[in-house]
Amino acid sequence: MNYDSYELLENTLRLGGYSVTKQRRLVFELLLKHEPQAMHELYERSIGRLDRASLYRIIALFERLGIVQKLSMGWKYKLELSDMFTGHHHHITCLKCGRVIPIKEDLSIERFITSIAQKHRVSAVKHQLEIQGYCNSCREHDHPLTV
Amino acid sequence: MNYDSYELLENTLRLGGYSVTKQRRLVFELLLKHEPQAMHELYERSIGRLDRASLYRIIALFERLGIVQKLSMGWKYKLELSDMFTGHHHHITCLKCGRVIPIKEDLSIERFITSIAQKHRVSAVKHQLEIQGYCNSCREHDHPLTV
DNA sequence: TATTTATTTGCAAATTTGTTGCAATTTTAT
DNA sequence: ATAAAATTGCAACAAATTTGCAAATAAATA
Repeated sequence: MNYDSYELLENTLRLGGYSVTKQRRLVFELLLKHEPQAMHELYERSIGRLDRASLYRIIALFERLGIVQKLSMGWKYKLELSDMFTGHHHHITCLKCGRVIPIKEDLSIERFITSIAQKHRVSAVKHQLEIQGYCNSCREHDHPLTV
Repeated sequence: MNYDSYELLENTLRLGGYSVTKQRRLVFELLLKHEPQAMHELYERSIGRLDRASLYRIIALFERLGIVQKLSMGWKYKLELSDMFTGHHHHITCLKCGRVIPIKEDLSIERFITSIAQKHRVSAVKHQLEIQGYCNSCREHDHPLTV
């Protein structure tokens, strides 16, 4: 489906000195298809084709190589392809249905990050803004918008 | 040490219909003393004075009552007293030493959140910005500032 | 392409993290 | 001080994550 992504995956693996295996391709495919998902979702989707231990090892490797990033959702986390594949973005999570809405408009955030990092004499490597609330359709049911 | 905080704790518990026990006071004290810490750190600090199951129950209660908030640090989480005690703030985490620096200057962030929420027709309940990088002293050693 | 070498996988067992039921203890209300 | 209600500790359980190692697969070489 997405030639460029697969090429990027394979090059990244090879450059790091790792092999391209069918299990690694599978995990990548699942991430490409379903975007932010929990470890157990990823595991369920791969059942029969991949062992749990290997899944954890592959995710750890992908993380080290910057192929995957862990997205904190409250105190749990989900996995998604890194900015390398998707472009940098932030997220809004619906507290009711769990839907994750990606947000791209981060111009002012970037400025904010830069100035904060400077002020605290920190070299910022990455940042992530997480907003939690109720999405349009969930709000209509139980949480009539009062603001 | 901090009379007001303890009073606030006790009132919050009582108002919710819960008792003030020495275990709950202990957990609160530890949170007051060491700020953002992982569950296992909290547990280790309380060993001999508190059972693991009770610790989890107390944290769950504190969370329900808004006394404590879970702070996602990458894909793990740490616990800290809620905004009710500390005021709303964000964090910078050092990728080397793990130090957590609280940041308070969130004027532009708040504006950003509001406009984003409006655009996506989401009612935002809470938000958290997490910056990861290298703090001043860690950077000086291994990561000379190039920017 | 066949073979050798190096890497990766699956499996089983271990560890770590979080949860639950219930009797004993502590707190609160009387 | 006592009774009633809430909370704790304990032990067992369940879920999430990690590890060692032999078997299988991918990469390198001939």
